[in-house]
Amino acid sequence: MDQPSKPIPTIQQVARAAGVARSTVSRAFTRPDMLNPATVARVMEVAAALGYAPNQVARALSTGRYGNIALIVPDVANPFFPPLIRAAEARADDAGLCVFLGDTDEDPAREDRLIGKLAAQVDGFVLASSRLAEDAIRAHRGRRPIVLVNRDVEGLDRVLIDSASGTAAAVRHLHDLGHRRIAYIGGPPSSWSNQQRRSAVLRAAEDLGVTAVEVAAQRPSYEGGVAAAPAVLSARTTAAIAFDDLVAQGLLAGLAGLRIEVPAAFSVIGCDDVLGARTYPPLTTISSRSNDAGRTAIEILLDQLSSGVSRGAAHVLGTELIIRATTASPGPARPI
Amino acid sequence: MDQPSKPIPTIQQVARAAGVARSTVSRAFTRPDMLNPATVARVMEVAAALGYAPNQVARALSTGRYGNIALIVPDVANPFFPPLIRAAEARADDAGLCVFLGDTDEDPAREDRLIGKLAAQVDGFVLASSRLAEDAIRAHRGRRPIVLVNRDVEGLDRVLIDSASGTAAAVRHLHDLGHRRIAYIGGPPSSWSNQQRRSAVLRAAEDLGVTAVEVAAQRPSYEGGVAAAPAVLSARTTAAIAFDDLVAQGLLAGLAGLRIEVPAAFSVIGCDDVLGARTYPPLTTISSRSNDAGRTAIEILLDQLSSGVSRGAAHVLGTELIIRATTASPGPARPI
DNA sequence: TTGAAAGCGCTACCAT
DNA sequence: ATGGTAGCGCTTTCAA
Repeated sequence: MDQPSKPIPTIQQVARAAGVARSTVSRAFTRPDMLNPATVARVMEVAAALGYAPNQVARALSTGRYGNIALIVPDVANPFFPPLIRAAEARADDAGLCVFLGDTDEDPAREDRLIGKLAAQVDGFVLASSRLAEDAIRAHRGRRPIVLVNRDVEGLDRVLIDSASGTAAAVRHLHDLGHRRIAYIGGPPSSWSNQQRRSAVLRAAEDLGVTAVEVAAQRPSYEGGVAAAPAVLSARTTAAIAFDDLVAQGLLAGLAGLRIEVPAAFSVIGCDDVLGARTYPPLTTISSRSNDAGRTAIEILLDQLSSGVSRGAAHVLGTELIIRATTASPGPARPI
Repeated sequence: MDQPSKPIPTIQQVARAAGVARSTVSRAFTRPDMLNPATVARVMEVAAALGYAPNQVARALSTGRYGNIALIVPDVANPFFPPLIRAAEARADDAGLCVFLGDTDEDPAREDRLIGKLAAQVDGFVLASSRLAEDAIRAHRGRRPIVLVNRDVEGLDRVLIDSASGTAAAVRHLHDLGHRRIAYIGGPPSSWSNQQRRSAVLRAAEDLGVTAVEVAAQRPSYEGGVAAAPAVLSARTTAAIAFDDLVAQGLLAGLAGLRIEVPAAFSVIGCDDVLGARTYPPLTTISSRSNDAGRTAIEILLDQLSSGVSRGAAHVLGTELIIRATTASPGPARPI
């Protein structure tokens, strides 16, 4: 089985065969309105006969417009990103753009290298949850249009998921159910999202007169959630809001392992809605619609690309509480 | 906020800054062995300082090689794919290649269009679980090297995940635990994977003298799994092997809803290992290491690219049983 | 070991 | 309305 190998015709051959200049062939493809219709027709005919199609690479080199964009994420396998990637890809595709995907493996150096490598063949970047230092981001911004997702850098275009609104609703939901002592299981202290969620829980709790205690998950992972179960219980809380769905899922498992029934004996709320209704019981969670974030980021980038101007604005997306089956009124007090 | 203006450094600037010719810079990146090590070092240093990376587009125009490949999947959000994508991306990146990602949304027409659009700027394709008709695949194969994943087209390079081995091990595991009547919860009848798994279960069961009954999941999804729970019980089986982890997870939930304890009263085995240990109880499953498939596909493509020849061979990847906590000896018989 | 220069295929500016 | 031509950034002979 050998490799494919039919020779590809160039603009030159079409020009020769049609008896015109290369520039005329070029125009027939890019600005037909500038040409005599008869000429266009003849050129196109010859081109078709020869099986000619403009070489995108040569065109890109000449125009500096690539028809490509790059989407960079820290970890494709983190369930937060696939919906975002999918939506971004779909939107970009609609606009006729091809998308490069970069996985930085959570490593800033790798992210930096990736961006540098891609910079010469894309019209712009979407950086999701970038781990880069702010000045590194700004430096790249000096070369190519960039839209950030979940990263708040002043003066850059960015789409931010405002978990505060959904989080407040979650606390209210718990309060309405009768909970008066709840836990927040935190994520990475340096994470923008975590800071947001944490302070939103604290504030809402205070407003409603419920006590909020903070429990740190060793790591923002399933395992971290499992490990948080005893702490949450010994803090005598009756409900917990977790940094994200993975932590919540772990907490569910940890609780089950301790023979605590959810939601009868304890209520759990996740964040991000990446699990759908696939936990048991189906997880009540704060949806952050990462797909919307992906689509929106592309739209902002498209706008930036066509207008040639960056608004440098924060585009914030609301969140909402999705009530499923891990929340209920607190059961009778139980011994520690 | 205006558009970026700082230019991307070219080979020329690096040459000037390093006090050498452009060709020397070029060689420092492509054939460092041809140069004085000291020169290479200096050039690389300057390049790094300037943030220079070779322009793939210009390089492509000159060499005819793009330094890009495309990875096409039916649905980024299907948990089977992210690990595959991640591994493929990592391997390609190691080889210095950039990767385009295409999501076909399970639509053959879209897949076809995507491939056509990308063909002009990639050296080759990896098509994962392609939904294209065989002749469409062959047609594209005529233009660009292609490696298939989970699609068995004679004469093309392909990596196939052989679930048969792991499935047989699963049946044996169940048999050893004392199960004598098990269920297979099927997936899409037209799916190559499902056919494989189904027949493997049936064959292994027959060999071991266990009765296997087939239960169709309405859909190969979490919901399908939930819905299969009553059927599995009324068939008086004591264990089930599900088409994939999602179905298994659904079954777990369905069983829990019916107050059947897993694994005490019923054993469940999934397939693909996309959930890790994140179910409760942690799911025993047949690992299909989709990440290996992704990495392997890239390696085959790289080989094809460098040798200029396609072996047209099937590369089959074994699977193995990962025993976690959803399997145990059957409990006492229970009334329906 | 390094430099100079000719393209790769196309676009866009300047002429005509 | 059309032709001529100078690059776009890089690789790759050919010389030195």
